[in-house]
Amino acid sequence: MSRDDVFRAPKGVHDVLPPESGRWVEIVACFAERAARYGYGLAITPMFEHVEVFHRVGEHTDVVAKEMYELTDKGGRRLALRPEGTASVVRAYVEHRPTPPWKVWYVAPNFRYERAQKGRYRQHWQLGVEALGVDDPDIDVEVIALLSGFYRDIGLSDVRLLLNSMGDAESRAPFVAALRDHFLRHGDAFGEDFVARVEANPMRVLDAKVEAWQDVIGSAPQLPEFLSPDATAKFERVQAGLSDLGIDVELDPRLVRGFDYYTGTTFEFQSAALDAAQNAVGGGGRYDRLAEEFGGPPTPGIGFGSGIERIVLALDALGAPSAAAGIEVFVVDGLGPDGGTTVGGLVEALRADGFAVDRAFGGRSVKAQWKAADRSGAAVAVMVGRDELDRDAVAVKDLASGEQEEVSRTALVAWLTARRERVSGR
RNA sequence: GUGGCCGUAGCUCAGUUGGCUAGAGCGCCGGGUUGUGGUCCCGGAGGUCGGGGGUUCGAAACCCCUCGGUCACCCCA
Repeated sequence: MSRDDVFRAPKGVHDVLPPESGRWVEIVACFAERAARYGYGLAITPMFEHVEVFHRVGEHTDVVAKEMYELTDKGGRRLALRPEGTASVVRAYVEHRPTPPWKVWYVAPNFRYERAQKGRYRQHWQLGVEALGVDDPDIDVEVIALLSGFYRDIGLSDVRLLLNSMGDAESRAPFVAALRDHFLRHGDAFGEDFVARVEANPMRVLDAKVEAWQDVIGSAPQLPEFLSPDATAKFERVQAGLSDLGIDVELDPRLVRGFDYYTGTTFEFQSAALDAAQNAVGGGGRYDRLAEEFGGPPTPGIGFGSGIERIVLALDALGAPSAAAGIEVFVVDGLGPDGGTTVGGLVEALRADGFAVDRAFGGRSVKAQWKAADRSGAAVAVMVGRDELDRDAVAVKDLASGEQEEVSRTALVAWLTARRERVSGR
């Protein structure tokens, strides 16, 4: 199997191939359709940017500080593979200055150099949206509703939504100060790792899993107590909007998420079908200062990213059926080498008429072709044989029931169409 | 980056305290059916036992290194 002289994918990355990729097609198509219905256009941004773009997203986050794939190109430019989706989109916004509101969606790979395990890879794909230029809680609700409905549509039934507000700049500064003070006062026995995290960003400690820290974390100041009247009002408006839409929410004052740029609303969807260590299937929040930090005009923004690999894992764990698009018709060549292009012509004609059609290649025996027809998953086999050809007809066989009949060549499309409608009508 | 577990045909695995040409099921290919699959029968292909080094008369098995997977931590989708 894995011999040394065979090329293999690098550590931590993987191929997505049929039939599994059928689920990916379904997921992306569902998301694209939904995003369009909400008025979001597709944004395709480069897979790499100047490293500074990502550094601005958060010097102190692990994703940027130690997990980035950095490279220098032949022109001496310092570049980095995109570790997350928002930075590139915001960079595109400040570069092109579209008229706000600017609502875009994307499907794109992210790259992070980290130890791989199930549900966590060095390249992973995210679906996401970003909405820039709107400072209105109603768009927070819209963005969350878009994602929530997407999970519902693709059958991810067991997700729960965690919601928090990181507050605006005015309310965040005193909170961070109070938090740092609290942790340094009560956690001095926890060692340098603890202290380093507190000093880099005390909020990073809030969602830590270290058992010994939990008491001190539990008694820490809570962000909602520090929210300004304006931030509180917006947060309440978001909750009311979600409630009106029937979207259940769990408030989680410790939800801080991985990036430093968040302000105001933050949220995360977790799936009970996934192991606790990687149970987040999607998350995001508001980032009202980011465009400005990128050199653009002050522009509020909100968005989310959702990991396709984790969506797939969760759907698999739930046993959700995958609607992998298969073949409808398999054409068996009963003419052999004397048949010329007859069979190829029929296959192309059926495809032109909108049927999903496959055939065997390489002059295989008729028996082998029937076997291939069976394995293809096609509902119907069409055989082009010498006897039928003399009558300008073909043999059609229902592969499930085994019933076979002869149909004239001119009536074949009508026969297949009628059968398809009969089946889908049930 | 730290630690635990794992690595035998395409897949799932067996291989008794180190000892014959390394096996099974499924899958694949061919035949039984000079033009009919899914059942059945017969046959075949496919493995330097992840790779390298060491111990030994002898290693799939024991030791070291390495690559990969997996799980936990860190962190995150």
